[in-house]
Amino acid sequence: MATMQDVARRAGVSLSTVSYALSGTRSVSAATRDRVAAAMAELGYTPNAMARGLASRRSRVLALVYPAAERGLGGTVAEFVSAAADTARENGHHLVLWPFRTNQADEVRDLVLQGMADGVLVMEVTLDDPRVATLRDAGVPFTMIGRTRDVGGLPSVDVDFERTTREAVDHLVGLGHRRIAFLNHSEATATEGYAPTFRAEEGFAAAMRSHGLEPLTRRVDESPQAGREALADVLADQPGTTALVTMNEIATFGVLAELQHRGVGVPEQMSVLAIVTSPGVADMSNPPLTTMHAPGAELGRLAVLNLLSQVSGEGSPAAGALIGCTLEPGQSVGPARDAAPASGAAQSPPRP
Amino acid sequence: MATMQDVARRAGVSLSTVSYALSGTRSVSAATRDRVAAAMAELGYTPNAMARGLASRRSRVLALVYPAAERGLGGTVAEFVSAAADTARENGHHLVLWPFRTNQADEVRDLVLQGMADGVLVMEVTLDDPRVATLRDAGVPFTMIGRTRDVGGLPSVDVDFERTTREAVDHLVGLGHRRIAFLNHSEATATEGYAPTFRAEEGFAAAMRSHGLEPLTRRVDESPQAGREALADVLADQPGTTALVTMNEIATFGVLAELQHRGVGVPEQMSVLAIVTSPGVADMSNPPLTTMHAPGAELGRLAVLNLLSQVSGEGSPAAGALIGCTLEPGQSVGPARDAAPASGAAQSPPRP
DNA sequence: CCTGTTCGTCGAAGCGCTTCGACCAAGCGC
DNA sequence: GCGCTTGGTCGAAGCGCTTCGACGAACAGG
Repeated sequence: MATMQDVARRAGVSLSTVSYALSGTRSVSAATRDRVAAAMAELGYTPNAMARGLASRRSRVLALVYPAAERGLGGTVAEFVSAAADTARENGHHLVLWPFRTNQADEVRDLVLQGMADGVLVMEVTLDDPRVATLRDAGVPFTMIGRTRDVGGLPSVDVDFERTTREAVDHLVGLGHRRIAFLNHSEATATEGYAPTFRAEEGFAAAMRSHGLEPLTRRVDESPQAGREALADVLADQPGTTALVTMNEIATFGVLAELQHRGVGVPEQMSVLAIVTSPGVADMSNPPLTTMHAPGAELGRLAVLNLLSQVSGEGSPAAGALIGCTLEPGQSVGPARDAAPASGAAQSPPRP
Repeated sequence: MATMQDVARRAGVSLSTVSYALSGTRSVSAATRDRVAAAMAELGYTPNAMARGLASRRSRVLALVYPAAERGLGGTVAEFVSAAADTARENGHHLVLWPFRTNQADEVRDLVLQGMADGVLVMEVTLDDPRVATLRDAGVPFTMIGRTRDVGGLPSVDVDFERTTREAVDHLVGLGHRRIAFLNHSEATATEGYAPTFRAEEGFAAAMRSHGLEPLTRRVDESPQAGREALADVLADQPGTTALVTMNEIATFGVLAELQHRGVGVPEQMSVLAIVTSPGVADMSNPPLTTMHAPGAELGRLAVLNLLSQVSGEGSPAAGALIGCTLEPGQSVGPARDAAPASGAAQSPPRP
């Protein structure tokens, strides 16, 4: 393996000049730069990351801590990871995933203190995430994906659940729907303090009340079967329901199957709006779902930029960012079945 | 940040003694070892990974290359990752995920050459995977998860599709089924050279023929809707079908929904055996699926051990390992509906 | 023509660790 | 009591890079 010293000899310059030519830290004449580049190419030089890291005290690695073993890695996370990796690369860094469980915060901290990464992105943050305290106390640079109960100025990026649920409700109310049910994540996610479950539930309730409507929410297990049962349950409780907001992809499949089974037309008799969805979900059902797509890519980009600004020690940390979901029209949402047909089909305003 | 030199001073020994006490490379008296340990604790010493890596020319990092952006990270992969991470840790290494796309082989190679990892696990290997050639030519230690078309002695671990499909067919035939259809992964996976699609298809066909039966296979898109259509298609083609082998989890949900929709009892009138499944899938349907669970954890363990044996330069590389899936009884498989009830319900042999 | 800058380059001092050879004091057999 | 091994320790030489101070040359202004 060729070293920088070899390159220097071959190019007839000093070691440090090669270093400057490579990093651009100091100006180097064009002629010298070319000779160095040629020498590097001829020798097949590859810089040594460890040596660079040791000398500069920066690994140029950002770690994404993700409990892959506990949750899988769904489409939204994939988008996030992809965008984060690209953004890191554009800024001269590498994004790596550390598959640690939520209770392995100490190991994450130690790895950063050992210099294996310059900072971490913490995914799937729960309301009372123990990892956050550990990292904060150790002085490890980090950015949360999601938010603890009390964000307290800590750097974070997250889906704007309040806004997303409000827009979902507004959209449906705008189509004349009055009885709208929300099918949330499972009770189990709530038990473990999974924040989106709570934020979306509160957001939905607030949005409904702001229209003078009564929110109906069900927490549903992540399975098609549970979705079917949840639908049955909702219809038993509130037969007049004309629209569903769902934040549970797998259960949504079950809901659609059960609706079809019961001969309830979508969207003629029941609108289904899936929020915070992964890409590609819309087309996995018939009719294609109307969705509000989670901003995975944008969150990934922002999270990395936020972390980099901390790591480089420059600029303001930009404490927190909230991104809403974007509505993507499908064919599962339509006007309420009892909406006045005269007042314009798809855009009928809510009736007072 | 305390250095090893600080520890040495505090313990009243030399730098090298601290190093030996830490690594165990040379023997150190118990008394000295205790003093060193005490000094490290008092100073809150954390070794510097970069310095260690530079001096030893080993990063103690194993990279798992996974195209997270293209595929998600399902349950099987999660099991794999979890076991691989644990095995790596048990052997003094760290497992990290590199979210590179399949066409980024050069970057993977470069990172290893730069010393960011000692070796790589390549997941989702396709029949003609370009990454394999790149890594082989660069002399980078790697182990494939999956197999290229021609393994050629390269280190790999994989699901034994031939054995799994044979056992699946044997099991069903043993229950009296004669007309068995196989619902495979999608045509799209085949187009991109996804090896399991081919190996399972061939294995199923061979197993059927060995019983003198005609294989019926359908490639099905990964969606519930596609599953429903595939079932309809199979029943139209071969109305006497009494059992399905599926290797497509999402489609399987659709199949079950459609069976229920048509009033076809599972398993009374149709057995469904899902193979190469993720954990937890069985319980996501009603009745719980009978499955053959993919050996994710075992593959993860073996893959890491294989890679470590290459990296440490010791022991034989143990070229390849194939692991079958284990049958996990559920309630979706039963005797064929036209099997002679007299000859013993569940264990009736195939009729000639 | 002299001083003050700026540009490009160099040498050397680390970064924090591993590892090799050497050394010393015991402990051993004979 | 001799040389020999052995266990425990030390000093020093790197590992391959970044970065700082210094220095000569080219060039500007006065």
